[in-house]
Amino acid sequence: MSSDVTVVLPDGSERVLSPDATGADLAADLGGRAAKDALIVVADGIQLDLNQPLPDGSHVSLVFPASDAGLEVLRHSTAHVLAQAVLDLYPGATFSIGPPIEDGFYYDFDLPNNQTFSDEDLEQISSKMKEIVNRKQPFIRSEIDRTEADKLFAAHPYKLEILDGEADDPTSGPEDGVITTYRNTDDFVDLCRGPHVPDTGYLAHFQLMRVAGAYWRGDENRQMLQRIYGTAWATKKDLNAHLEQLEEAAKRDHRKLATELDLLSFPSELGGGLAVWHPKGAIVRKLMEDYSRERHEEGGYQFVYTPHLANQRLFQTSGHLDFYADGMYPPMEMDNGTYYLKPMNCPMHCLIFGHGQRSYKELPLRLFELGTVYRYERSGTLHGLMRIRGFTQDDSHLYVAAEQLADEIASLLDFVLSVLRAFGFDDFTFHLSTKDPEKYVGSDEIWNQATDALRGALERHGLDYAVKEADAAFYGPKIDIDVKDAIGRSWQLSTIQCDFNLPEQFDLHYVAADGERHRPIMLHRALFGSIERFFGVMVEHYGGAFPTWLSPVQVQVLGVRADHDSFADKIVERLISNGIRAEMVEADEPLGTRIRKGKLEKLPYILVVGDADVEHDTAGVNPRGGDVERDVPIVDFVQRITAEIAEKATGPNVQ
RNA sequence: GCCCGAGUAGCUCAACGGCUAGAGCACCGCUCUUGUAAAGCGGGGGUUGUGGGUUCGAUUCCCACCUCGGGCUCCA
Repeated sequence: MSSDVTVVLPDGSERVLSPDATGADLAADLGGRAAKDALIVVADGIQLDLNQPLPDGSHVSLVFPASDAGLEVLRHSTAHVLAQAVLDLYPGATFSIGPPIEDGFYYDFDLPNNQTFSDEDLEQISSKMKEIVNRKQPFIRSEIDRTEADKLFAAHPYKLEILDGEADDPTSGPEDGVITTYRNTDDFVDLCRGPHVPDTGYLAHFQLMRVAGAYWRGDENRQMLQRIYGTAWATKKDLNAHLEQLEEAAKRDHRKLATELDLLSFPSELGGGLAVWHPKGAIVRKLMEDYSRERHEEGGYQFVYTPHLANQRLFQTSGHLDFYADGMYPPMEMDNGTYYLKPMNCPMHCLIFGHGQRSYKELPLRLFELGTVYRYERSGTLHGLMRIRGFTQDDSHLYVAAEQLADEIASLLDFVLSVLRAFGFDDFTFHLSTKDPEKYVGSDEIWNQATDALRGALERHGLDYAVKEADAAFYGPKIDIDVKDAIGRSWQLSTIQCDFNLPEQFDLHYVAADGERHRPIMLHRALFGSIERFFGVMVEHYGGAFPTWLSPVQVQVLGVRADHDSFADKIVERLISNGIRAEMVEADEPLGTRIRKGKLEKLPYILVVGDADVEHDTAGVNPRGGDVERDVPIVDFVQRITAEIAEKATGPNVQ
């Protein structure tokens, strides 16, 4: 006879349960919300289904839908329902893997006769899933042996590959040699580690999102499977909030806004991944670049210019041709050699450092260039400004003596964050990428020194960071900086990378105080990363409503009637003479219409002038996202907007 | 590059294989003269992405290419 089971709850209290008690028994015993909503139970750190027995003496906690772990279970279980629906609706279909992912889940299928899913199919599959949910089918776990598994999945070759360990799937592959399955009906069983929700009735709040192709085992040489993505949440409210967030993101899409606000375009005549900047986009870009130059000048950088083309010998020396030839535009044969468009500015900056004798007194030597580079991105990877074939890096290369490394990185970090803040980004995430023991150049000593310098800089600034082990490039460790935008999305922008390789390849050296030649360490630093991409991120961050200092047009002045136009014109002249980008809109349409058009252009200020304003030299001020103020003296307005522009206020993010 | 989907006026979208390819916004002209998010009338604007094919007839069906979108792979 087995005896009672004692478990320890998260608050430290003990609970005595009947023999062979399960998580469900515990939940029932606790009652209330626990009995109703618990999805799984964690016992001594191991996730268990609610119907699995609890080990005696274990520390247990119930997992609810609102938690990260709960959502993961919910999404994983919903993926099973998707698989059941597809296998039911498409005879001969087979399935491979279906894990939970951020915000949802997917499942990969292989349909007979190269069939594919359409959007209409998604609706049908979704209805079938809802039927399954309504049936409240239990998830029944079994441990089986390989013979049985072979029989069970005889028609499903991808599952057999997972069983063989050829395909590594952490959600379904055998763990410690134990093969587990989850069965929902006589017909549907999936290879899976679990755990799962008690029954499909827990899975009400999901939506299938899209179909996509995906290579089996992520290998582009293997079969292309049909993937269905879905999202799933604990409540209807959460699901709707997520869908609204997606709508909000779509509204801010820089490709859409760039067209609507006439910022730039991607003419197909140019070819994929190449943009032309229209006047309104170009002025914003110019302001960004001007500000960047100003800050670099203050920061002790020296400006350089280098050409777009170089002899292939340069890229052989730098190693780019060996490692990245696939990403470079094809060579051009010239009468005196073979030339390439440059994919990077660093080799040319190394030539500048290497020209003549360098003294330790010149270090740190900071070179800066807005350098345009060209990379042959594969056609399917292009994405607006975010992934583009021709772009400009705000690229700097710093040459330092080893003993200067720590201080230089620390001040570099200050510099980068300060510039990012000026553009309205103040929520950062940092990643420190360390040596890949399989792939690196340079001594352990120098790697440690550089990694310590990077880590020290982060810690000196009191910044939280995550370490990405073995994620560094072969030439040195790095810090990557992500920013969060106004709707909480992360974008990787800046990077600070140590490089022990290029100084070697280019045989760079300086003469130190001891009279000996020493090798400098090189730092690569991109702040915006790519001007194009940073601009795209800014458009999405502000939803096209640029802060006043960056707005293509800062003020429009509207007369109430046509006979106020000349007064409006005079105000515009006064604004322009104060360095403000202003324009007059003639009164050939009703005032409301003209205001509406200005609002759609997301202008920071619209001024309206009528009889009283002509008399008193005032204007009605209609600010973006604020209330209309009447009878504001023009001098006051000029002073106010001038101050706002001067301090580069990013202000509330108003739409 | 691979899978799926889409390309019609500057933009957003209509048009069973069949009459001169339509509408709103935008643009141009005229009228209206307006106090804070859409006044009225008229006009111009298209080789339906490009090239082939099927057909009496193609925006519509088929093929190739180009560009775009969603993914996969890749991203110095």
